Amino acid sequence: MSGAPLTEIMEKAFDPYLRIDDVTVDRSDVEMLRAIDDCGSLSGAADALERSYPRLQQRVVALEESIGPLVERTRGGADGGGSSLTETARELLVRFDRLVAAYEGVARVDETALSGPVVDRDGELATVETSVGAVLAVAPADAARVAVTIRSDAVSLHAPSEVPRAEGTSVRNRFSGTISWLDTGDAVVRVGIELERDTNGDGADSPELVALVTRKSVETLGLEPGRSIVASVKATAARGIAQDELDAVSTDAN
Amino acid sequence: MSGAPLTEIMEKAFDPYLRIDDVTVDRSDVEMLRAIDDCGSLSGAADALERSYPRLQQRVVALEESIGPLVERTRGGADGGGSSLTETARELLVRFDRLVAAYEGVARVDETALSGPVVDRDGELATVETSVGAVLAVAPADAARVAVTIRSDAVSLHAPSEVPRAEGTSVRNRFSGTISWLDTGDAVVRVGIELERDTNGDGADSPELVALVTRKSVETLGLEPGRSIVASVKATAARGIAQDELDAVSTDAN
DNA sequence: CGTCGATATTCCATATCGGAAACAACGATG
DNA sequence: CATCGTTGTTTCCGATATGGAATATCGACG
Repeated sequence: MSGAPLTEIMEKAFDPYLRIDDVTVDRSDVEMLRAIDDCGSLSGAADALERSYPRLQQRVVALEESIGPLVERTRGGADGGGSSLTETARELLVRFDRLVAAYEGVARVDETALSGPVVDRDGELATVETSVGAVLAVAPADAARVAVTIRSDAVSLHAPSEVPRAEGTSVRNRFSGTISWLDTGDAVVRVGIELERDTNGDGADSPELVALVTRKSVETLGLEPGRSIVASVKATAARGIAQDELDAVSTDAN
Repeated sequence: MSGAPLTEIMEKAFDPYLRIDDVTVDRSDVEMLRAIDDCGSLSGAADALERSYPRLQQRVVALEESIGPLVERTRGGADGGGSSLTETARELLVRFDRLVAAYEGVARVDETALSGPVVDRDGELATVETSVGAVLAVAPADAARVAVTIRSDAVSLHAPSEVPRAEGTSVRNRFSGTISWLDTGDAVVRVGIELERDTNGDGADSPELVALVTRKSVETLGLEPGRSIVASVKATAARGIAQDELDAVSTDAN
């Protein structure tokens, strides 16, 4: 089953927005404020964005009703006037950028999924028995079986001889494996790691983990296919989702 | 100037969706498929969601045109027929859940922002001079000055005596500091860390870093206010956003 | 005091969304 | 074998939101 290559054609995306007292500030609002800042006027912004002036102006008013002054408007003068952003508007832009940057990271990064039953639980922290051993992850309280998602930028690699002692770090998950492939970018390298299977747990998952590391790390650690490596993941960066009846899905590259 | 308590009333949010060959599968689509699964029929789902049948059915058709068969339909019979989800639809639901879980993680986690000029660059990897020393982060290529955001779930803590050698791990950023506060949840603990200031860099930032760790780690490492600690962050988990002219914003709890 | 460029406002065309109603399919039932 | 009940399918119409053309208003500058 699942003969359709859904993974291939599917594209993760998102619409971030900030909700402030009734209004939602989304991408187009931010784009609009930026254009106003650049052009120095509402009408100029409308031209630049090829939007109608009335709508744009109304949108500014609507935003200001909930948020407060965003655009300082001036009328008259040799140049007819103009507008500039208030400090509040600038802060809004910064906030939005940070939000996007954070989400963007999620969308651009590979994820590995390991699934299995919850064998122990302490509040929102669950111990999950997977094909590669026990994994500690944040998971919803009502899940008996979860799929644990691990972002590749949360995976750290260590030389087998240099693995920090468990007592000395806050990193709770540790996996031994062998590097199976490298995908080298300009400064960042994706590393495919074939994990050692554990005796317990289901065998359903492809035991592959993807790590995102710097090229510098690749050189320092001497990473290359066939090499043994230890991967570690913070429990708080491993997120489980309830999966009581749905079947497992394995590694997902995007 | 910036007198408005924007942070207080602002709420991060997002609309995740999957783009598949022209159509976008969003929350309501997923909700619809779930309802069809639960009710065993399109009409039942329409009732349950209090949506009109025609729209719901048309939406199913529209999705299927781009994605492929999602709903197996049967007409006639004692019970008049019914519908069930295909394997493709089930996979879609799992995919969406994972996407939401990943984004959800971003929204729920604290972020620390450190800003400063880019002093070195290798592709998308930049070295940023901050008030607490040089930070290696992923940053847009055209930024001369960036704000680096660090998610609290990407921060690992180590006892000062157990810090792994730089040659042995892929973790490139390291900060020494003192624990200033602990916020203990049921299983997860937020740790506030006052970082040691560096001689270089701007002094604009509040040099505080927030880490999210398990309670177990708190016990094992003996974390408590006043204690010296070493925090480490993978370069690939530190994301910079361009900030050439906008002013810095410091720590942001949500 | 007229001018000019920008801000505010009014009003209308259009696309989109949502729902009511009629229609078709199909197996069980008598 | 006609009837019935439930569900899937289609058609059509009204409400709502969206976008834009035209117009009125403002105010420092020369």
